[in-house]
Amino acid sequence: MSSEVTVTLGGESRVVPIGTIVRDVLKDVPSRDLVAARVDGKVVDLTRKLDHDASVEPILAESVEGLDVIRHSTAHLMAMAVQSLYPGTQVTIGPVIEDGFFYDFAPATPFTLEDLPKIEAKMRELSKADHKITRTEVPREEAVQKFSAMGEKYKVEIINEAEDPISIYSQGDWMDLCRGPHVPSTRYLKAFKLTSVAGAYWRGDEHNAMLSRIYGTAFASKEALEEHLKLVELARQRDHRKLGREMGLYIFDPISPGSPFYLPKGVIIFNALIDYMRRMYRRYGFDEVVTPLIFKNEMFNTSGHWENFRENMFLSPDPESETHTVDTSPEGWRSGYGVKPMNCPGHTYVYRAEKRSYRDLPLRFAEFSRLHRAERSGTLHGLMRVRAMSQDDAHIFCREDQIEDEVAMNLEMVRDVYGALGFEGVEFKLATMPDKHLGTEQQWQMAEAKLANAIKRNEIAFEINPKEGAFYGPKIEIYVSDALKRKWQVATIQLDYNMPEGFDLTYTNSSGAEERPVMIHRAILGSLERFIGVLIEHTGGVLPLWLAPEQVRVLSLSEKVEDYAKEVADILKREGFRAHADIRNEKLGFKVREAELAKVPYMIVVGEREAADRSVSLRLLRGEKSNAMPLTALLEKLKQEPVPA
RNA sequence: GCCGAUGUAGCUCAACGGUAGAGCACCUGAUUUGUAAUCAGGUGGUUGCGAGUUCGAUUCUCGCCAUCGGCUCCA
Repeated sequence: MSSEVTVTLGGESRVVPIGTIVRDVLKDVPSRDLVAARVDGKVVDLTRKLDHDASVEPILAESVEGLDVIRHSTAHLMAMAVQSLYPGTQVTIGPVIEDGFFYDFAPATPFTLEDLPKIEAKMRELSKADHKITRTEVPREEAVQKFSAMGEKYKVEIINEAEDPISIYSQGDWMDLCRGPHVPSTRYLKAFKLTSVAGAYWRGDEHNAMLSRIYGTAFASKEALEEHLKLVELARQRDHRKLGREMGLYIFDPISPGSPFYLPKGVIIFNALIDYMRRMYRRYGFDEVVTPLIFKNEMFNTSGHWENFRENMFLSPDPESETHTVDTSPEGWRSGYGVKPMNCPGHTYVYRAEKRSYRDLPLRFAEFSRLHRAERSGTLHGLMRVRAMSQDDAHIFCREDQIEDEVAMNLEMVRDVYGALGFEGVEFKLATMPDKHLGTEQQWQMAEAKLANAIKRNEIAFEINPKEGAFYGPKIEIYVSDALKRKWQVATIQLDYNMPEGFDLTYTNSSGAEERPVMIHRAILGSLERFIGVLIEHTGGVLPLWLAPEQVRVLSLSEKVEDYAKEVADILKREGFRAHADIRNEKLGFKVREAELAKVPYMIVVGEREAADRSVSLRLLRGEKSNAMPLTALLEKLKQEPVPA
């Protein structure tokens, strides 16, 4: 064995003694920027010894990988601080997440917000102490012994399942089981902030113990941290719950938790989206239907909802029953009614309304009815997770050989709609066979392949979401993010072989035999509630003209032009625009301010000059533009504003 | 549902064991206004609901409801 290794760095090779540590071959990089290194493509500690020929690249603090290392090390620093402040607290896991990190602890009593400043102060102290961070690899038994002796039963559980080698990172008198890598010493960690506390189940399973989680974030510099905190604050300003109230779109009231009350202005957005989807439906060949809201539970038993979804359903006794009670037992479907949480089972009755031929297919039934789901109270979140919602829901009944085309067509719709509404960063996932599933593995593979092909036909990038399909079939999930970067699923396209079976749906094929259609569940906007929430946050409430609740506000300068202001508003209304005249006895600046806050896209100022020659002075939202024009020119301009589909 | 926090006027927030206060909004009056707040006066609260401790509770304790941040679940 040679006593030297060849190191390739920045395209140049050189020979160093075997066992040289990575940091020494990166001597030219300023130490405060250097947090880790990439050796043969793998991120490792700077103290890693080189034992074979390798390519080496520095990882700087500001890089994506560098930031991850810093955050991971900061999570460790926090754990060290916590265990020094609260002896007896067990550690579990502390990963890096988008924009920060968290660490889950098992403390004697859960942490509260008040603990955070104390922990932060301790972290700063430990950071200043400049504890060197060192990695050691130990045999599994030794690791188990060590952590057992410390009473760290969660760590022992992890060690027993971890892959070799088992590595331990130490800083000062504290250590943690960890894969690494980490920064060389705690003094590298100086720009951090603990942000929140939360309960979290061990391994994410609600049957397990509830741990106490602390969230935090860390950056390469204090400036970057400040910048991030500022952005978070700005995002808060765009929260749809805040904007919805300010703009008078919708409210919530404890009298019906999780169910929005749309105010007149909110309904305009709601209906504009539905109108838009109806135009799309005409183009793409969907037929709208309206089915009942309440069904005998018998139907939900057939569809599988009674077994799989009744905990999330609002149930009602049969009003004519003597007991007036709801039987929620597995056999309870034999009596009573349920409020539909989904449209699908109802649509099977529309399908069955006639004898169907292979020539009829595909049949595409769309419905905007309100759906109710008894979501657990802790999950409710503004418009993003509600108990009452409308979806741009549709169920496509088609032949096996039509699946791919149908899915591809719906994906095209997804792209049309999200493109028209200016959404970027839409993510696609293919959710595959879950452990608990109906049908054979072969059927699933075929179904998944059909979905994947349809996605590829649209040249859309997608990820696999393993085992997250519905029990009856795989699905394509489409996600967008809210202002605070939380991802929400909006659109979905799901294959279903189960429900046609359950409701015994058939069509007559070309040779006169009965065959089973396939059902595709799909929604493009998803729930209108969630979509509106996301839309408000994406736009900050500044909606395109066709969606703006109030499109034009005519601001009069004084009483003398009151009549002209009203006349202008009336003309605009007759032309089909949502226009109002603000003839209140207020100064122009005041009216402009209010129109700006209400996010009215067109502000029209009329004074005596305008009234004299029947012109208007236009101001666009955020003071973008301001100029005078004849009234007819304004109408022309308004009519040229884009309307999708 | 679980963990933590919060709940005061329509909204945003103050007070804190001793009979609740501001700004905005709303109403009235004055002002007749040129592109993000004209001035003055006034109305408005069983301090989320229900118990308990106390001479006295908005304040302390408990239960419930709702909301916020997460977990779980999901459009």
